[in-house]
Amino acid sequence: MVSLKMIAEVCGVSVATVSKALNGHKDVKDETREMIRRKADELGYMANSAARMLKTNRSHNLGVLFEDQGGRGLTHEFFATVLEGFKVEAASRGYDITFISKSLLNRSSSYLQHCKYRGFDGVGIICVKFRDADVLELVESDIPVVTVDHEFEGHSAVLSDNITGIAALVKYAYEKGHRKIAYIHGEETYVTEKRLQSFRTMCNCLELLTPNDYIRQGMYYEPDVSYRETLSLLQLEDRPTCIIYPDDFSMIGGINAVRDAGLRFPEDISIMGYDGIDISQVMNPRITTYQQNAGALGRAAAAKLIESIENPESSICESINVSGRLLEGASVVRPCI
Amino acid sequence: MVSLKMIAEVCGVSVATVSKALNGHKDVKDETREMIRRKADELGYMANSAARMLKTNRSHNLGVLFEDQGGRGLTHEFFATVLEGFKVEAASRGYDITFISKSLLNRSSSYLQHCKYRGFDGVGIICVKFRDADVLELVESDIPVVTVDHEFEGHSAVLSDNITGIAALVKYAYEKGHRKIAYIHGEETYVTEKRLQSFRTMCNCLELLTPNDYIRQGMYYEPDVSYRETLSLLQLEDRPTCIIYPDDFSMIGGINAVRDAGLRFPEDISIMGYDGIDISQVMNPRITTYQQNAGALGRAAAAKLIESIENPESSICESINVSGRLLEGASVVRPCI
DNA sequence: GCGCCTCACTTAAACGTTTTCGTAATTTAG
DNA sequence: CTAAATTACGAAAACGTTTAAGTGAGGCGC
Repeated sequence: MVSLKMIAEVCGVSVATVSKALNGHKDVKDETREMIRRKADELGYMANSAARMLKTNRSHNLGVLFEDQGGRGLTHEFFATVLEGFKVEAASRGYDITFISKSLLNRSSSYLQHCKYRGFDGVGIICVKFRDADVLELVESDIPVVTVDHEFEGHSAVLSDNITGIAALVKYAYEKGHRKIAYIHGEETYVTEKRLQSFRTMCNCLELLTPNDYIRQGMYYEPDVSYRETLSLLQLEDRPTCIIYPDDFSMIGGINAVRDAGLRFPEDISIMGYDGIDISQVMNPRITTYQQNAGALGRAAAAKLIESIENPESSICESINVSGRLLEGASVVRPCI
Repeated sequence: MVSLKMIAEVCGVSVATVSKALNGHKDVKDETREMIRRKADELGYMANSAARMLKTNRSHNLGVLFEDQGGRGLTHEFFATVLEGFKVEAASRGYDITFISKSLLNRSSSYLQHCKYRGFDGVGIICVKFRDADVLELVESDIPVVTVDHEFEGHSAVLSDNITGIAALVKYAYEKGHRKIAYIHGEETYVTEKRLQSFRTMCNCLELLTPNDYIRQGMYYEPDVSYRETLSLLQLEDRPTCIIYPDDFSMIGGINAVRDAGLRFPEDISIMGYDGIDISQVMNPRITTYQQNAGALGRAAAAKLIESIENPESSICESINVSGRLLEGASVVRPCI
């Protein structure tokens, strides 16, 4: 391993001068700097991040909290896309990213311990159980943190426009003539709360009746649950003409349920998803859904995090909204009655 | 930041003793060790990986080469699943994982430079252009490397059973009565080569005619290309009765082409995918495909890599085969003629 | 000629560990 | 009872950086 010391010996200068030359400090003569840089290249020198980190207390490495939710983890297209955006933006700004886990050197540890050990400059919280005590401990520490699709008091967040999204879907169905719209929502989370609130508001606003039966607890990315809830909805005396699902993937279960119930889709019942993942746009008929700008969410999160790391005092704490757009497919048709 | 030094002062012992106590060395009296550990916990001590790394030349951190292929990156379900397996296995063995990129501290660098800078103990090469000069440079360095679905001379690899996979698909179609089977394959890669070779071998073996027209160059994960090639295949005078696609996702384009050509699927033409990703099993009709065990590939890669790191001399260089299985759907039916 | 800058470089300490070697005290062997 | 071995600890160097402080040489104004 070639170090500053070796370069110094070869060049006949001190280690300090080599360090300054390579870091572009001003108090090194131009020709000396060039000579040192040339030699460093020749020797194949590469700095040692550990030594630098030890000295400067900066790692240029971001931790990412991304935990396997219900066995899906990285396979979840929406979150994977967010992470991809985060990764790309971080790389373009000179930061690496490392996953944070609860295991450290074969023993279990808290997220915070993991972060302290690795010396992350900041943490992006993308996909995790936000109520987990270990997450709270991390958030309450003095490590810069940015969350995606969740707000913590005193920390910046990047949020998808859940309110606008659901409102757009309801409005779209309404304009297509639907007056009986059901909503199968996901588990109780920050996101679900916003969407549900928006659903109710929009229904009130449009003077739609929303019997309790029309609002069902489903699960994100679980087609089977959507299947069951859909069958149940279809058996109601006054059944809905349109159903909104937690997301595009779990929606598939709904479509299967409709067909298994002997109904035609979309002629007999209209359907809408959420997310706008690839599958929704290659299905036949194409699905009407609200596409979240997942990549932008990730990029914005990384950008905000890095900004707050590099300008600790001037950087303001804020919630950034990233808007998506309605993708119009052919899954919603004018109801018969 | 609480360091060994502080603990030493509080406990009235030397730094060396504290280090040894916390690392479980034998030359520390039991009661001293307990006392030191207790104090360390009380003070909220957490080791500093940078210092440890500097001293020991071990990071307990693995680099992962996972580059955005054609704009998909992490969104590619197969690779995402491999990565998830890699991540889980690494974590369970006490290793973190960090993405390797070509940008380092805002300047561009080679993969190898990145690895040297971060001091990775080893590298998993999962999704990348294997012919890239920077990849070769990394592989030829003295950093332990394990590849997924590609073999490099002198390095361990974890391989999906591409030969068995394609053979199983061809055989399945044959047994269903198909004698004219076309194969739209992906770009020229190690994997494609194996599959093509297996396709030809199997066809010969079964005495199937495979005119050049039946073997088409397509692209992985590109439904549009599959669409075009499928239309072209359907216009042949003696058209195939069954088509195998590069993967389940690009296959969707094929299905659309069949329908747009006025044919019925699967009645008029049978179709098979590859990978066994989620979408293939929720579609109607379900797709007959060969499911790769992506999670196992990732886990095996991490396990092998860590083994070769921890036992540099006893660990043997090998190619590990991970087998998948045929998923029988309803996309292949007995041909009319 | 004197004081004062500036320039270009060096010295040396420090970051938090690990580990080798040394040593004093205690135990064991003969 | 002496010598050797063992036990439990400490001193110090080292890993590769960064950076504050110091130094000597040369140039400048007056």
